[in-house]
Amino acid sequence: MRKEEKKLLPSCECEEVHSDIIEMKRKYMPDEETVYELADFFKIFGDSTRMSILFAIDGAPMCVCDIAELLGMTKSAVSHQLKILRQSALIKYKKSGKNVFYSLADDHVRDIIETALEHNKE
Amino acid sequence: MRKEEKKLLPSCECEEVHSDIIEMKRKYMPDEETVYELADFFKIFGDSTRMSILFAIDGAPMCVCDIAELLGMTKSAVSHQLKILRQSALIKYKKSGKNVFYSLADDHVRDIIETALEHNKE
DNA sequence: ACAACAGTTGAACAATTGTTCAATTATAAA
DNA sequence: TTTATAATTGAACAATTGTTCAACTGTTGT
Repeated sequence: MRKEEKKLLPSCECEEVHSDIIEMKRKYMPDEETVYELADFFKIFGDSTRMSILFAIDGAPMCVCDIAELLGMTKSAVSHQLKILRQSALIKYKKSGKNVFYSLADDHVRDIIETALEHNKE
Repeated sequence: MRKEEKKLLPSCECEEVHSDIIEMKRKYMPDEETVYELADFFKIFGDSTRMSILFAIDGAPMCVCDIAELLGMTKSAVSHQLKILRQSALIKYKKSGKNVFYSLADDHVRDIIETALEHNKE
C-alpha cells in the first residue's frame, strides 16, 4: 500500500538551498501513516461511479438492482464499488429478502461532499 | 475523461423492482457534469505525494528543491505532481530567481483537509 | 558567452484501478 | 427439491496513473 515499501527511496539530487526551512517544516508534517490514510480516504471519493452511488443512496436506501438501473450500469460493476464503499465504512446495508438496501453511514459523508461542492463552485 | 464516452453504456440486466423509487431518485441526482467534476476534484487529494506536498507548503511557501528534499523524492516527481496541483488551482507559485516558491491557493484547501481529518479520526 | 543550477517536460515503464464476464451464493416462490 | 432472481466474487482485460530517466528551458554568476 505504501509507496516507499515498493521501491528504494530516491533522494533529491540538488543542494539543500534552505535546510533551515526544511527542518522547520519537518516538525509540523503529519506522520506518514496519517498522510496515507488521508489520501486513501479521498481516493474513495475520487471515482465518479462511487460518487454517483453516494448521491443515489442519499436520503433513502436503495437496492443494488435499482442503483444499477439508475446509473445505467451492471449490477456487478455497482457491487464491486459498493464493496469498496462498505470497506471504507462510508455506507451501511440492510438485507431484506433477496434485496440488499444500501444507505449512507452517517451525516459526515454528506458534510465532506458539501464542503467540496462549495469549493468547486469557485 | 468521462466514462460513458469510452464505452457503450451497459444496462441493468434485472427487472426494475422499484421503478417508482428510481424515478424519484433521478430527480434529485446532480447532473453528470457535477459528479465528474467532484470526483476529479477528490482525485487530486487521493495521492499521498500530492497530500504531502499540500501539508509541506501549508504555512510558508517552499521551493521545489526543498519539497523534494523534505519528501525524499526527486525534483522531477515532485514537479509532475505540482503541475497537477497547479492545474487544479489548489496551489499558487511565485518565481524568485532560479527558484519557484509554491504555496496553498487559499484557506479552502485547508478546510477540506481538516474536514477529512476529523472524519478519519473515527 | 559559458557554466552551473532550479525547475519543467515528454516518453517509457510499472503499478494500480475499474469494468466485464462467468461462476457462485443466498433467498424466495412454485 | 427445483427454479428464478438478487447480489457477490475472482480472474482477465483495458485504461489510467505515478515515477523514472533524459533532455530541455530559463536564470544567475563568472
